[in-house]
Amino acid sequence: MSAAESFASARSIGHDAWIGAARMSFAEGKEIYAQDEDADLIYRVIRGAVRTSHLLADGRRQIGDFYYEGEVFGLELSSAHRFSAEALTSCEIAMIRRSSPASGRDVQVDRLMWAAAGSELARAQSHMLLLGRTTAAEKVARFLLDVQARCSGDAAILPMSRQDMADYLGLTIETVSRMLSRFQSEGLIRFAGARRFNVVRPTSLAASAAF
Amino acid sequence: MSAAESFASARSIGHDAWIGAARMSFAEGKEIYAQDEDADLIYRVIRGAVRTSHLLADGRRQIGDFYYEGEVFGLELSSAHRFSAEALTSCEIAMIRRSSPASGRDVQVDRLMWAAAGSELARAQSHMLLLGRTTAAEKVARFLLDVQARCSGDAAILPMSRQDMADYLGLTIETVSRMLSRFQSEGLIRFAGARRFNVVRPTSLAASAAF
DNA sequence: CGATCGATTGATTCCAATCAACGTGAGTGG
DNA sequence: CCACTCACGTTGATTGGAATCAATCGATCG
Repeated sequence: MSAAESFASARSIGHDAWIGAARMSFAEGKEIYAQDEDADLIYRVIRGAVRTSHLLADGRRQIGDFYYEGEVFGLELSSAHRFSAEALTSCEIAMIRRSSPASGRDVQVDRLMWAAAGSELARAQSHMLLLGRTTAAEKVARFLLDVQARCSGDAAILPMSRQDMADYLGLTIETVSRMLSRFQSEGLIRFAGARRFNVVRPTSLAASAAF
Repeated sequence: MSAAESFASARSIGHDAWIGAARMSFAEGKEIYAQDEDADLIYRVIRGAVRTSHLLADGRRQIGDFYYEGEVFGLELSSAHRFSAEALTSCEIAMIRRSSPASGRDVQVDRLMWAAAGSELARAQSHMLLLGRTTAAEKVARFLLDVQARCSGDAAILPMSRQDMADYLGLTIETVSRMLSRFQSEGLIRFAGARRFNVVRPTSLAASAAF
């Protein structure tokens, strides 16, 4: 199963469980849940975008993932969150209480949790492959393709800062910026402002991603 | 939940489900299941050690994880395996068929699968943090501490080759070797052969791991 | 005893981090 | 409206650490 398929299933399976779920709005930058906080809710992005991140003792930060409209996050299958979640943009979040695993009480929620768990695992595995053994150019190219694949409009939007991208990819902001400039100068992509871009030559960009 | 706790729960929860499960032996280097193969079994290491790996189109390889006695692997919550599994040493593996998710049919197996899923997710997230934002020294130090924590005897054993370690950490064999030599020359560890070591100064080694 | 594979060590290169400066755009207040 | 600020982003110069290229060592096996 590709990451994209996994996201799709997380969107569709157990959809009914979200009907009538509690909703909350978060302003840009606000924390949705904290690292080490109890994890007894699961969340779904109704509108906006979310990042999960893990802060190390020395101040370094690893971004877990980015979540867009319709995607489910916050399921970590352990008692406490290893990552915190913050609103990248102003956003609206639905949340439901997770039933105890495999209790069989609420089949709807159980199915949702399995789909979410599968999605999370697929994401983490893809992310591992990305972080593990690639050059900066490959990382950035793959990231751009991923973002573009999940954007519906004619232009892809980057709801996150360069620092977020860097922390996601295990690079510095300078390197991310250089790669973006390089791809643009090579005519692979075109930016309209810092957070809005089009992929001009998808095949060449995919070749840079080299998977 | 730490990675260690997660491993522990994977060992204990749903233990009964493994009683009477089918068993197979694999010689060193043999494949247990292949990348892209259907994933309808889950596995448990009875004796020996296993690695999971993902081969990229250009021949690069990412090691998913290493599994020791009592640990469960092969659960990926998708229809096909994204990683293959190989026997690191001669080993004995128990395997059971996974019930369809949250079917409620076999509570024992369901519970086991939840525990395994949680364990896998925790592993993947830890691995992400390791790969993402650390120096070669930090990676190797942390790896040694992880291995030692899971070894019962007085000396820790490395069932995998330097190449396996390198592919796990996203480094080259030369760099791994250099770090090991450095730690030994600094008196943090002592090797007895290439695959057997003791941690002499755990605190200093943990300081090198810097988490 | 070679032969062979895995591991170590050394020399050099190269890519990304770091250090530093500059640009840009949104918001603020005079 | 414009000057100012401030955060974010880009670009440039230099450094440093890991990869690469290359040679040697060591252990296991026929």
